[in-house]
Amino acid sequence: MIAQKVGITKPSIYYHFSTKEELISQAFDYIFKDHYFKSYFQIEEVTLHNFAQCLYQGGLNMLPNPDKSHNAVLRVLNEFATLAEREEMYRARLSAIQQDFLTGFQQLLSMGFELGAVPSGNLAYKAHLLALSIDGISRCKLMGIEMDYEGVWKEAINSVLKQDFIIQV
Amino acid sequence: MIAQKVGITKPSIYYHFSTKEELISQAFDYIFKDHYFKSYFQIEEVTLHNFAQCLYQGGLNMLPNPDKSHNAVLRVLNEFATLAEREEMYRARLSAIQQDFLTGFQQLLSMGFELGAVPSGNLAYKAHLLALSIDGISRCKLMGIEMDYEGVWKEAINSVLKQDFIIQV
Amino acid sequence: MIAQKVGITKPSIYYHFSTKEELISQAFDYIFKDHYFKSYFQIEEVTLHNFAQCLYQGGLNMLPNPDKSHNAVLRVLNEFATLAEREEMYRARLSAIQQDFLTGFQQLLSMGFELGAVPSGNLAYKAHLLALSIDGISRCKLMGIEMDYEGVWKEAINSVLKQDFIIQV
Amino acid sequence: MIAQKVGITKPSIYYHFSTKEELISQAFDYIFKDHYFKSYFQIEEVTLHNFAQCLYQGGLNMLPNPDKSHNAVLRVLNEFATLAEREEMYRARLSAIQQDFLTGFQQLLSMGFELGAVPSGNLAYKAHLLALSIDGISRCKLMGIEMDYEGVWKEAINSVLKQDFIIQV
DNA sequence: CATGAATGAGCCTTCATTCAT
DNA sequence: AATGAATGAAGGCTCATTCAT
Repeated sequence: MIAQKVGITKPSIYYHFSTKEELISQAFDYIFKDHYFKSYFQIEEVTLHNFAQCLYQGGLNMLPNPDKSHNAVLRVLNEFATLAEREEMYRARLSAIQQDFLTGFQQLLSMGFELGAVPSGNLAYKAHLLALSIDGISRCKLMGIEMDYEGVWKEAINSVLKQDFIIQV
Repeated sequence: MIAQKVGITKPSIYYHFSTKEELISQAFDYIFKDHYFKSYFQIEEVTLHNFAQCLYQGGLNMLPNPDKSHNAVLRVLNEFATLAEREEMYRARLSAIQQDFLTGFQQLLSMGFELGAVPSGNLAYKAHLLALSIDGISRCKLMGIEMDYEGVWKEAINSVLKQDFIIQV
Repeated sequence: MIAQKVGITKPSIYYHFSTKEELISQAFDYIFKDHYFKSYFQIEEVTLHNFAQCLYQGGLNMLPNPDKSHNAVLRVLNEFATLAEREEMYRARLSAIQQDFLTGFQQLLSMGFELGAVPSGNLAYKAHLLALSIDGISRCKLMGIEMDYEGVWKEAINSVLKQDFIIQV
Repeated sequence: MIAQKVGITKPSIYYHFSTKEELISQAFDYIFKDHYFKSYFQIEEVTLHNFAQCLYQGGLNMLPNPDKSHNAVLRVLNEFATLAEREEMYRARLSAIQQDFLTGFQQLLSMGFELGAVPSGNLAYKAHLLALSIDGISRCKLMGIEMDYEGVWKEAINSVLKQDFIIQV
């Protein structure tokens, strides 16, 4: 399939990649090079005023969207998640990605706490919750499971905000 | 692989299943026959007093656990999730399962609201949040991603409870 | 296929026939038991007056015909003809059948000669010609090749008759 | 079988032909590319004088002959005839071949009529008769059925000629 | 007389890879 | 940098047959 899309013959691929695994591995890197927390969440521009909005918008950026090539990223991510169960190599890489988002959310929540938008306590757990939520929502949207994606994401965000800052669903 | 595990020859399998797809399909049914909301959550025995605990325990029941055959269920679930993206047939079935859990959480939260443990409003979103959370946690545990699974689940539960009923993490 | 049609299981067939070949062989005998010259040509009732008609009608009897089970015979004959090339056993049997028709035609032509409907000479060749003709016509009709089957058969018959007895096409 | 004869492995065949059917189809074309009326019958060189001889020789050319590779053509033709009953695709192709011979004989007989070697009337039927005859003779020779092939063919030819031109058997 | 369960052999096909050019 | 030709291994499946019951 790849050879055909690229317009060369199968053996030619072996000139560029020693192995199928090698190709997949490099594809992995290429595909996920822009898939990290800070490319979705504008963390530097966050203020008390726009904190909730920043969280919300970042999540939306992560969701699959009919007209974005970014979708491929998510679909591939999904495939790798299954591969990962069987092969250590991908497990480690996916863990790293997951970890980046976890750390990102934690950092963002810390800022929220310092700004006064997030109540104290359990920041780590809250970060996990947000990470799991947006991941699950994205997965659902990708699979075409009907649901009010934005609404659920707002609910997730509200669950980590102080009462005064919650977004209206 | 299956023939080998079972200790028969490949053609023998065709005596019992007309097709590879047929086998998978029947395996699907068999494996998931006990994977539904009410087999994890003791919804009939819920009271104001044990509401949070009931939610918590139900979630724990769903998590993978080194010495339970139930693990296979989750691993297979994961495999099917990837298959599902490509084949309509599995997408529909997985959706049905997902829907069952969603409905279950919603029902349970309704009861919680009537009992006075859950604040009014957005019950549907809260149900989604819980469903996504436990799914994500389970997935992480299965993949061996390190995290305080129980703690995150408690946090998820607390996010839908009234202040007076939150569980101490 | 056979087991299913008959409404028993495959192994049951092995109670009645030791081998697939054995079954085919017996089927061969059964199917062709009424496929011999004299069951198509009313040779005993031939006269100078009806000689041509007798030949003509006999040929028609041999042709496939939408509403006769006799068609199966011809279709099977065709299949065996291919088998015959590979297996001596069927070659011999088909030869026997062919020989019967050849002898039959020869006998009939002899009678025609004695009655005065057929010119002298080359009776053996003429018999071959008729046998080949009706066989070919039948084969064509079976395969659905469009042609005026009756007309061609009349022409074949006329080619062996004295001028005065030819049938009008 | 083919892979073995050719001395390569089965998968190698798939490099050259995408499918078994594709291979058969191309083999069909290759094998029958020289199997048409005018490659056996020298129709351009026909005269009143050599008309009967031309017909005779053409038929002989079509007959199987121990030391000609042309035999394979006839054997394959036979196989396809059986296949043809089951698969439309081959039925159409064989029909085309058959039609070519029919048309060929008809054309040749027309010339014979104009030259004065063939009596008027029923040329189409006569063409059919010749086509069926040579086909049947060839089939018999292939199957090893004993008979004076040349003699029968002469008889067939004589049946379409004017009295003055018949060949001595 | 029949069946459920199984099997060795083989067929059509795909896949990852190699190698000489 | 690329290709034509090939290959071992395997996958999904059918077929003729066996055997214990």
